[in-house]
Amino acid sequence: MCKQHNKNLYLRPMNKIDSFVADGFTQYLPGQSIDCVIIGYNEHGLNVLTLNWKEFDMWALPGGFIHNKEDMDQAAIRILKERTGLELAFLKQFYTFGNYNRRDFEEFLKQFEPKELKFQPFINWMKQRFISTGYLALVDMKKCNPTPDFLTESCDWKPINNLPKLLFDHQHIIEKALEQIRIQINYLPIGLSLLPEKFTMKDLQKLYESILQKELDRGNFQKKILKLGFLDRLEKQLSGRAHKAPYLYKFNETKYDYLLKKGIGFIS
Amino acid sequence: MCKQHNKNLYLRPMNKIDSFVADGFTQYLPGQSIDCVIIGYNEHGLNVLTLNWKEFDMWALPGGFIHNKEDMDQAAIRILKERTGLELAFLKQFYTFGNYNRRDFEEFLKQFEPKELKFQPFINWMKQRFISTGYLALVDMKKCNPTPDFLTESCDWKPINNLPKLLFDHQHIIEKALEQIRIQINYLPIGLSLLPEKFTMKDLQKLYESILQKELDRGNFQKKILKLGFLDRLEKQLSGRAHKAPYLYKFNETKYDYLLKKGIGFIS
DNA sequence: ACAAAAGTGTTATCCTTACACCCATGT
DNA sequence: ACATGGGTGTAAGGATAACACTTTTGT
Repeated sequence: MCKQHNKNLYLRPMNKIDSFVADGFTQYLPGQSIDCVIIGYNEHGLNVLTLNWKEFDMWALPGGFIHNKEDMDQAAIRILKERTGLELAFLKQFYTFGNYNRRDFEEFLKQFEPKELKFQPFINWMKQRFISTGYLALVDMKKCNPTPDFLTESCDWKPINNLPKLLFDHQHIIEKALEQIRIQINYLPIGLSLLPEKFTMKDLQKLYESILQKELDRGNFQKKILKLGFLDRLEKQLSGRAHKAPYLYKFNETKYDYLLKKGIGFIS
Repeated sequence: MCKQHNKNLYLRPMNKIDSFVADGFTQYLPGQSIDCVIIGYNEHGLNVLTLNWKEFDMWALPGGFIHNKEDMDQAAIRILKERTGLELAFLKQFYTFGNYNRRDFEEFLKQFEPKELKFQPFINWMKQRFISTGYLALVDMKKCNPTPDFLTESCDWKPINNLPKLLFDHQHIIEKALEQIRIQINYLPIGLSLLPEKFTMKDLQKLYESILQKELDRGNFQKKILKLGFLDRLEKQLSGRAHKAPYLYKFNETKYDYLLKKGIGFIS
């Protein structure tokens, strides 16, 4: 899952950082950043994609800046692509974080110093005030190819219930994103992006339970979901397990897209 | 309702524009703006507060910029205060507009030119790319004191179903705001901010009908709302009309605030 | 045969909807 | 008295929640 790159910032080929320091940030809108809460789901629950700045012993959300002539949504799509390889996913802006003190630089700089002079322009860029727009992405972990950016050395999934200490206000950003999911799950058929193409009703139920953080009744869940009609029932799974084989389902994209637009009201 | 100010930008006392041009915009974050969709409700339905740049024959949403050391939310509160006099209201960020081409400057500049040289720095400030965060405010029109800013000459309520042509993407911003209200009304007890302290059940029903753009059943609405329990019934109104006097109600702030946080699920 | 988990059914309760009915009031 | 609109009631239908029953399958 995790790609280990060069172990130390100062031993690492510096061309990318150098070029960012030299002129990269003249290509970006100043003071405006994007943070992506990329959420994946596996048998242990929900996970968030995080980046590790090992030099500073810090984990951070994947983020980036907006090119001068780039739509903000486009920038988010680009960042998602760069970190995961995915071009298609549920991706949605959810909140913009604009508090003056949202980035606590004391701790950050403590770990950065003493450093080479050449980093000064980069530090200055980083030290400016940023207003950051949060994007929520729901992805299929199995289709992801987590890739660190030029500042970080690893890119890893972290279980949402056991997150490491995060940079700045990133913990808060994740909480706000989860809040959004829990609201949206009540009127949008979230799920297609987080599950593989074929899945069982139990898979979907576990996903909903992960999101809502509570247990749901098996029989009632099945009836409720099927009545909404955005699932197509497929052949039975050859389960090879000591019980009745469950049906497989897939999303009926026509109906699913329709409900994505129209919204639904369900799941108490 | 409308305050007529000086009729022409060029005859108007220039000190405020001059000082903005001179150094005002060094106090603000570049490229970041706020647009407020301020919504009021009266017997004719929902209204939006708009500003008129008469020189350009354009209407615009109240907006502004963010001071260098000011929280974004604080800036929105300040703008709301400046345009309406209100300090307390339902005020909530709802979306950030970041498309590269969201502001069509051709039309804007066409109307601005030919102009005096002194405006050039201001035009340059305005011509930069802005990413704008939209805030939704729900207010009691009767408590508002609409006041134009230093660039505009009047500040007026416009009925939401009959808006004039608006600047840039402001029409789109309003539509997005309305979409938000219609979603939020399903899980938040919206209403306190839009109505006077005391009101009848019919007033509240008409408000919901304005927002949802459909008629609701009188009896069922009453039962549903009362069961939620955020209203206190007061004495009967001396109606002086040819029918039974209706009760007056007011919001029970304790219960209302609780439901604002917790959310509700209702109104189909 | 049995355990385990899937699929489906049953029931009591609650909520929603669409009305109907009665009440208070000014003309 | 009657038209108007307020307050409340009712009955049918639908949704929900809790749980039970049956089916399939590997051990």
